[in-house]
Amino acid sequence: MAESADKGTKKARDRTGWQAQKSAMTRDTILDAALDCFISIGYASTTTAKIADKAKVSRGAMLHHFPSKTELIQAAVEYLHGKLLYLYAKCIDEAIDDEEAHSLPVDERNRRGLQGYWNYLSSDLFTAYHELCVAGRTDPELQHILEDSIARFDENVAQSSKRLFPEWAKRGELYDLAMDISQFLMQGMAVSQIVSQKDARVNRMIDYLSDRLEEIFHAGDQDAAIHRHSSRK
Amino acid sequence: MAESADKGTKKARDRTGWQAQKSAMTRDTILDAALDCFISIGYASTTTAKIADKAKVSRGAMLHHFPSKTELIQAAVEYLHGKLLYLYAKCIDEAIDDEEAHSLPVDERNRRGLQGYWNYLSSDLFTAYHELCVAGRTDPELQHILEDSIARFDENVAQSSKRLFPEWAKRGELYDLAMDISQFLMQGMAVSQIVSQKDARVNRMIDYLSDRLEEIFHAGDQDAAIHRHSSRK
DNA sequence: AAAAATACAATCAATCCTGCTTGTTTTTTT
DNA sequence: AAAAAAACAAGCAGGATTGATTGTATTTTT
Repeated sequence: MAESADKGTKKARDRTGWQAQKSAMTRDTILDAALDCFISIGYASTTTAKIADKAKVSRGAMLHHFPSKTELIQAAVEYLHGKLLYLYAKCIDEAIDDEEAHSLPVDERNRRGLQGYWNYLSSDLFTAYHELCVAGRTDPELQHILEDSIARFDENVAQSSKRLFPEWAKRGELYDLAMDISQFLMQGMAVSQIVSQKDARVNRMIDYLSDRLEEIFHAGDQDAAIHRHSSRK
Repeated sequence: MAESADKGTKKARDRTGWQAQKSAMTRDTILDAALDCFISIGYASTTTAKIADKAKVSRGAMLHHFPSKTELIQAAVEYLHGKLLYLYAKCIDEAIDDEEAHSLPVDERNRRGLQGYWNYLSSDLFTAYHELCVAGRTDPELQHILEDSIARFDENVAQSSKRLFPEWAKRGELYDLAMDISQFLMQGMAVSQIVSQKDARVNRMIDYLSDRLEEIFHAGDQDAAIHRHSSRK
């Protein structure tokens, strides 16, 4: 308490020198290689040696940056977390935030939002995420690492959804229902795609879901027919 | 062509003796242990040694029945295939095939069918199946083993659905749409459950989906408003 | 410029997994 | 009853993976 912030000369290194930058670079190279491995060979077959190979660094170098496999995985999860957040924002923005952003009818914006969400779910990064979730089911340590990341991601998605679709945010239960059906259905499709491709069905499904969301909110305008879904004994 | 069915004494063994029965018993014990391992520790961590341990047979005995790991996995997939078919039939039957089977209104039968399907998807056996599918994404050999089993299972499910819900079967495109939305949504929920439990949302979702299916087929009775989903540009 | 810290390289020991080989017991055939 | 075949047991070799150790070059501090 009297040493760390005292003078900053003896212990606190620069963190801006060449070495620090070089270090951060190889760090990211290694983490990118780790995600690559999750995608191309799966989490289970990903060994530290293969990551080092793909990153083209020596095992010694990697062990310097990440003293144990656990710490590497931990860092990779955090790294993936950041990339997923970025990709999600990018997919949604590209879908609904172009020149004609606010001039579009709300239903068309919803439909585009769904398409953007689908683009996100179809990405390699989401595949890597799913790979980690499945592995986490039977790996308590990985599960613990993921928990935090998942919670923060979900919260962030919920927030950004409310920001992008302000007209939904005020609907309380209706909003929750719409989010659940969208997420479950879309993720179900995404996982099915992982096993076997069926693009035609996917497009039809997005159309259908789009119409149902429209219906949910328009119906909510006048009556409460939907309420039996949220409070049916 | 002149030796196998010739006399049956020299080569063709009995296949009914004690040994054959005992052999089949330990075979099933081993396969059950394999499925147990997929569920409890995941496909990736399942080694032949662990299977032998769980089955309480020596590694030598196992190698006698299954000369290689590949052949064991192949047999386990086939074994799981049979168990899944049986469980699916059981879940659906228990849900809609009780005393009041045909006296129920069609919508209520649909709802019960969904609940039965959900029970099936929540089972350990389905978890094992999902585990295999995910592993198959990055394991060409496993993928090849699974392909056949998946195709046969899907076909069987489609057939039994048509048998149990004859009033759907005549709807062509509507039937496909209803099947797709049901499968995608329900499987999406099942996979989400694997990661984290959220039972409340699941029940609400089943209610909602049940109503949508009802709507799909009742709407299909009179007009063709639904057709834009199956042939929208 | 000397000292200390950092970045990186290479090798080694311990463990685990798979499949092969050799040996024993039990059942079936002749 | 003797021979053959099947069921089962146990140990071993080769390969892979992880983490530790030891050594080297470069950069930063004093």
